[in-house]
Parts: sequence; C-alpha cells; structure tokens
Amino acid sequence: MEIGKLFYRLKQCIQLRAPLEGQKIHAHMLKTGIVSYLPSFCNVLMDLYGRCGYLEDALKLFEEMPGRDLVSWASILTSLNQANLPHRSISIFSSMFSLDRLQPDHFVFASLIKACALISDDGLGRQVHCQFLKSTFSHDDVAKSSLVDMYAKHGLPEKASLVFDTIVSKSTACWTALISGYARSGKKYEAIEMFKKLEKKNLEAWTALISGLVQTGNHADAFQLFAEMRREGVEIADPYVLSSISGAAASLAALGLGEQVHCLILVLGYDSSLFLTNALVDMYAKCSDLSAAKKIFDNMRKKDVVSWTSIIVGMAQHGRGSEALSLYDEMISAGVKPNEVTFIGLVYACSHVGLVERGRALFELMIKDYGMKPSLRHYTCLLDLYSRSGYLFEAEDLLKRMPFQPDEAVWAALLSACTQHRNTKMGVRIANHILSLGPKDPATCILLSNTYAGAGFWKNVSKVRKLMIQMGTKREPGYSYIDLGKESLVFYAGESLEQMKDEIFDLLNELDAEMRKRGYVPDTSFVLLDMNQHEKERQLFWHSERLAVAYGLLKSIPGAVIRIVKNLRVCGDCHTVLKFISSITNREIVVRDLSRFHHFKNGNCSCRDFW
DNA sequence: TTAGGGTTAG
Repeated sequence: MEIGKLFYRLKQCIQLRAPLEGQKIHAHMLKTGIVSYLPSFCNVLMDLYGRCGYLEDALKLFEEMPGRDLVSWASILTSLNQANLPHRSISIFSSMFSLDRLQPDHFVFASLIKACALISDDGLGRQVHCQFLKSTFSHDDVAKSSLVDMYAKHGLPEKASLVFDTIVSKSTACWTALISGYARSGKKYEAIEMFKKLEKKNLEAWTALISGLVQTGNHADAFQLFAEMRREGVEIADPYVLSSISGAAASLAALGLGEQVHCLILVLGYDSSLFLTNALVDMYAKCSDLSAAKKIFDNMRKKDVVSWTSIIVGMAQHGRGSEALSLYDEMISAGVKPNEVTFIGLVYACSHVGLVERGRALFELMIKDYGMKPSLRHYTCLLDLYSRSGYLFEAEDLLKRMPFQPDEAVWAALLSACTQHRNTKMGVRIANHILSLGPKDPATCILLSNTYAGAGFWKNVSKVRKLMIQMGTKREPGYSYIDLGKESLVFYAGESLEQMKDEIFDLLNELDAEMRKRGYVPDTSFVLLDMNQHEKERQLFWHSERLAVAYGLLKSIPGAVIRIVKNLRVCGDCHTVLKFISSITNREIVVRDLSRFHHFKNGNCSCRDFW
C-alpha cells in the first residue's frame, strides 16, 4: 500500500477510535520497514494508541522508534497524562535532553504543565513555569492557558488570573479554566462575574461553573444556573454537566429534582453512560430511594468499581449492612477489584450489623492483600464499629495508636458510645480529656454535660453549661426540609406554616398524647436553655423534624414514605418520638441528618439507636 | 503528525 493511503487510514483510525485497525497497520509497517525511515508515522500511531488507552503499545513504540522528535515527546507525555500518570510524564520528560538532546517546545511545555496540574504539589509546577518563561516559547497562548488551568487546579485562582491577564488571544478554554478555578475555590461571586463577561458561553464553560458550584456546596445556585442554561438552549452534547447536576440533587437529597434529572438523561439518550448511571445510583441512594438505586444498578450492562462502591456505600448508609456485604462478594466474583472507598463502605456496613470480626478482617485484608494504606476515614469507620458494638477499650486503644491526630469528633463518638453502653467511669475519663482539649462543637458540649450529669459531677456540668452559653450565639439554626414531589418546604424550629399552624399543632398534640400512653417520657437533657421542665418539653415539641413530619402526614399521599433532610443531627428525643410516630401512624419515615440516614419503621430505626 | 478548559463513589 502506498504511504499516503496508509497515513490517511491511520488518521481515520484516530477519528473512529479504532486501535485494533491501527495495530494491523502497525504490523504492515514493521513488515515493509516503513518504520525505519518515517518517524512521523510512528508519531501518528503513538497518538492513536494513547488516545485509545493502549498505553503500553504507545510506550513500546516510543522506546523502539528511530529518530524521535519533539512531536514524539509531546505525544507520549499527552498519552501518560490521559492515563492519569503525571509522575511518569515528569520522569520521562527528565530524560528528554540526555536521550535525544532536545529542548522542550511549546507543545511539550503544554503537556508538561498539564502533568504538573495533575500533581497536587505545586512546587514542580512553579519550576516548570520559570523554565517556560525563560524559553523562546514564553509567548505561547496555549501553554499559558495550561498554566491558568494548573494554578486553578492547585487552588490558586489569583495566580491563575495573573497568567490569564497576559494571554493575548483569550480562548474559551482559558476562560473556562479560570472560571472553574474560582468556582472550585469557593469564590462563587467572582466565578459568576467572570462567566457573565465570557462572550461565547459553550457547554464546557457552563459545566465548569455549575460543577464548581456543586463541588463547593452551592447546590441551589447550581440548579438555577442549569435551568438558565436550558433556557438559553445550550445543546447538551455530552453528559458531564448532567453528572454534576445529579450530584447536586443527591447532596440536597431532593428526590423530586433527582427524578427530573433522570428523565432528562433518558430523553437525551445518555442512560448507557457509565459515569452517569453511577451518578444516578448514588443520587437515588442519597435521596433514600434504595430500590430505585438498586434497579438502575442491576440494569447496568457494564459496572466498574465506582458502580459497585456506590451501591455498597448506599446500602451501608441506610443500615442495610448484610446486603452491602453480599454485594461485595458479588463484586469479587465479578472480578472487580475494590479500592479504598469500597473498604470505607464495607467497614461502615459491618458496624451496622454488628459484625466486629468481619469488619476487622476486611480492614486487615485491605492492608495486607491489597497493599492499601488506611486513611483517617478508615480508622474512623473501624472506631465506629468497635464503639457501636460495645468494644470500648479496643476503640480507645485504636484511637491512641492510629497514625492520625484524633479530632474532637472522634473523641465525641467514643464518648457517645460510652453513654450508649452505660460505661460511666470510662465516659467521665473521656469527657475530662475532651474538656481539656477545649470543645468547639455545641453537640459535643451536650454530650459532655449529659455525661457529667449522669455521673453526678455537677461542678463540671456547670462548667460545660458556661462554655455552651459562650458559644450559644454561634449555633447554626436547625431546619428540616421535606420533599413531597410536587412541593418542598423548609421548617425551622418553633416556626410552622402560618396557614397550617393549628392543624400541625393539633396533630402533634394528638400524637404526643398517644405516645405518652405508650410510655414516652420526654428527654429534656437535649435542651440547652435554662428553663423549667414544662418549658423544656415545649421546646422539644417544636423541633423542626417534628413539624416536617406532621406536615408530611397531613399533606402526603396516605401510606407514602415521608422523607426529611435535617441540617443538624437528630436530637435523641426526636429520635424516640419518630420511632413512636412510625409505629402509631404505620408510616415509614426516612430522615437524613448530618451524620447518617435513619429509616423509622414499626417503632424501630435502622441505625439501631446509635448515631 | 504534536499542545489548553468541564463529569461519578468516601
């Protein structure tokens, strides 16, 4: 075959992402000896292998090919970056001069800077930036736009902005990198202002802003912008923005919104995208519709470690530990290798079913068989497992010997376990330690106060109370959000809807009377304020989750699950009350609080009264 | 022949 034709066919392979066809041409090249005199052929072939994820083929070709030039170097660096191996990019680059006596050009610089962007340490990036400025390519706008992206990814939007200002011809790509940098650093207003200035707003730019907002917890803003993007008629030509917006629905636990996103995904025909279906599994799990999550998961033709981990974590978070563990067995049978996140879900799952030995074994397996280094999260999960199951001394021992500095939350979890398992002596010892650290969280203070009160250490009770008064004003107001599909509402403690105030009050009163008949005694130790018993009970009566439940009972379809999201942790008394209400009304109530999901059904909770 | 921006699980 003549050279021109071969070249054309190779280019076609790149367009069609057909690496196997490329391999055939490669074989032909070797046989006819074209390789020995045409490095440009090798470069195109290497590009094809790199783009199709055939990294080993690309590397082999790179090592064997004669007459490597700057194009070869730029291509191999790009392939390594695409495979998310930036350290290898840097290491290969370091031999460029010694092997081929070449100095980087603007193409090589752009790839090298990209590799630096993928590495979290920015020292190397700064060095490359200096090299670039000293080179004869220091005016190249594309390489500069890589620098903007690098500083943005390293969380240094101001530095990115300085480079951005020197770019003569500002492409949408460099605008997008900058907007994304500001959005991801939590500089919402700056990001939005920049976005407004951008003339050609393409899908990538919208995606950068929206996903940046989602990543920094500005979910409502993200939805608003997404709606605006739809109104502007921007074509959703790829699924990136949809996975971000699905994540926003998940974080808000807004099932209604999540279902709308799902519909859109179906309409646009993206339901076979692995990334998106993974996002949907997570979204339904976080919106506490586990059966929908499982259905999507079961129907997935291809499942990767993220798909399996999403469903395992979902099951675990909802207290369905045994199912999570069975799914793990299925995952191993399917030949999918677990990663660090999978193990977090697994140990978490064990703590929900009280499988101490299994959890401990999985923790060991992760280290010994998979060679992973446990993170603070892993240790926290293992601690939780010990604590919940009453292995308090093991928990304390682990806390002391783990290679991380335990924070207030970790100590507080152990103290909570002491209370749960009625080990007053150890509880007081832990409480003293927390007190000596100077607690910052009001919830920890309540725990301390209750521990000291339980042990009769009144001096310390008043000490903690004083601390609480000092931090009293800083406390975030509690609210509960209820999503009834057609409408959603937010309730703050003590405030109910004006037009429904009487109805809600009457229903709560009615339920209160029935609960007391069944043995309910209000636990007023959760009330921080200094007032008499009756007043304290009234305080509890108006907690936001109760108002939301009452509203749900009045307005939802009979028998439907009531779903509530709370911004703080559910208080102990409300937890008891919700159990009673689930039994009296024969309704399933799902509450997602700051730390976990609670499924209240027939008078029980999936968290087994430990949270 | 080669380079730059936006997605999922804790």
